[in-house]
Amino acid sequence: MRGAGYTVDVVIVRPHGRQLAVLMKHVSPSGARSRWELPWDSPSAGETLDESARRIVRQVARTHVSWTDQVGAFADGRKHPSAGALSVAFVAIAADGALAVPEAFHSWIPVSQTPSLQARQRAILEGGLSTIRQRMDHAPVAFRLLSERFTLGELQQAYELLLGRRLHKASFRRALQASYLVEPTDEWRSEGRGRPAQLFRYAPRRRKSGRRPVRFDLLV
Amino acid sequence: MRGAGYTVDVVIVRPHGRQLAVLMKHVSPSGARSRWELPWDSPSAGETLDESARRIVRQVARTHVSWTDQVGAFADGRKHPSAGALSVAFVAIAADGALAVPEAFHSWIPVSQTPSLQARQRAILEGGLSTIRQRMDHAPVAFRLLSERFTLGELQQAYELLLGRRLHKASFRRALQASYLVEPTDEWRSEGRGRPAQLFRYAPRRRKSGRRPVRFDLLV
DNA sequence: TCAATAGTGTCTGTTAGACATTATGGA
DNA sequence: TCCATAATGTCTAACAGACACTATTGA
Repeated sequence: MRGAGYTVDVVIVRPHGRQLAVLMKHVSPSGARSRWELPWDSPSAGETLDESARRIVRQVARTHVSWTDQVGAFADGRKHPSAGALSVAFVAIAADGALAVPEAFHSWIPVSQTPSLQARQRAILEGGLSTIRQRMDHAPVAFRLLSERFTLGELQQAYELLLGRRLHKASFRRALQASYLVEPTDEWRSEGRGRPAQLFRYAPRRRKSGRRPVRFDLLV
Repeated sequence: MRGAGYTVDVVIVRPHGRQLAVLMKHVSPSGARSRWELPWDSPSAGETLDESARRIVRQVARTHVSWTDQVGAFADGRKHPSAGALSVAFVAIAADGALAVPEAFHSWIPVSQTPSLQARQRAILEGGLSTIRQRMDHAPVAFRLLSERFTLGELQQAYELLLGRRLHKASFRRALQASYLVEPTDEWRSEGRGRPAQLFRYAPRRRKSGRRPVRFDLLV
């Protein structure tokens, strides 16, 4: 590794049925057995960290980045594909609308089936998924998994995907209604049997001023 | 700057009456006008990031660190006291019990009166305070501002300090009761007039299994 | 006695979750 | 017609915030 002396690693996720999938690269070093890596690179001169992360996503996923956030810096001595001691990790969501055909040797792998990674990248992957769950209360992360128009069922599925648990339909819609985040369109979509669903659009109209109560959710 | 090629910067806070105070260093470079900095250093060889942060706190605040957490990596081209392009920021809480007499040229400065900083360190300071507020729901941050034994009034003040807003006494105690985080001792403390307050100890006994409902607190 | 602070009991409005019901299309 | 899914109304338990009250000390 040359240049800046550290790497930028990116956990790129996208929906994959009822699961999340992560973009991983299959590398076959000559004379060694093949292994998998998360996309990473050294930052170019003059680039900010965020710009590096977006560049890596564009190069590797061939799709535009709809959201990124920094996970943090990792330098705890654990192994990394680079020789460097420090990696700055990002998480990114690849838009669903775009046809994300990845670069050669790259595949979308469901999170439950990720192969073994070198220790530092394993920690980065866990950290990235955890960062998504932490941020989604305060940033429109779930909407970034969807196309511009979506049904409320799809939105709920996106939230369930990212949170990793089922939600109650009526409660979900009530809270969404109160938040003034979406706006109905006059389009409807029929999928197979059942009543067609109305399409909505992300259109935040009001600030939620409600103060969160103090919580003592310490995991001890 | 030599060695690792980046710095570790630490936002060290401690209670200061009804406010938070941050530890800052007054530097007077020869031939230039004096200015203030947050404590920072290059990491030593073989140190993890967390170890670097703890070492910096020990050296500069002469007290033990009761809690630290990473804020993130900053490399957006903004100015920093070092020549380096990258800083990894941490936030740390200095224990209240210890008599934290800082190193020469260092002072505890209330957050509302912080002097101007170079742009990257200003961002690091804001980020550190924001990180505290984000983490305190899930980590016993507020307890780290207090001595081992404390009154419920002191605990509530610690929460109000970190959150930056007043809390409702009865609600605070009810939620605390339900969380099984503290344990009464048989000691009482009388301060001036009024009924003496019972002393408590941080002693988490049960996991809060309550799932947080989905929130749509998007700041838009 | 009064002033000041600690600690608690009760009421009320809000809301998450459970459940049931209606609505609307395809097979 | 039956079935599957969308969308919504109602009930209930939990809980946050408001308020008032009791308890216990020093002046």
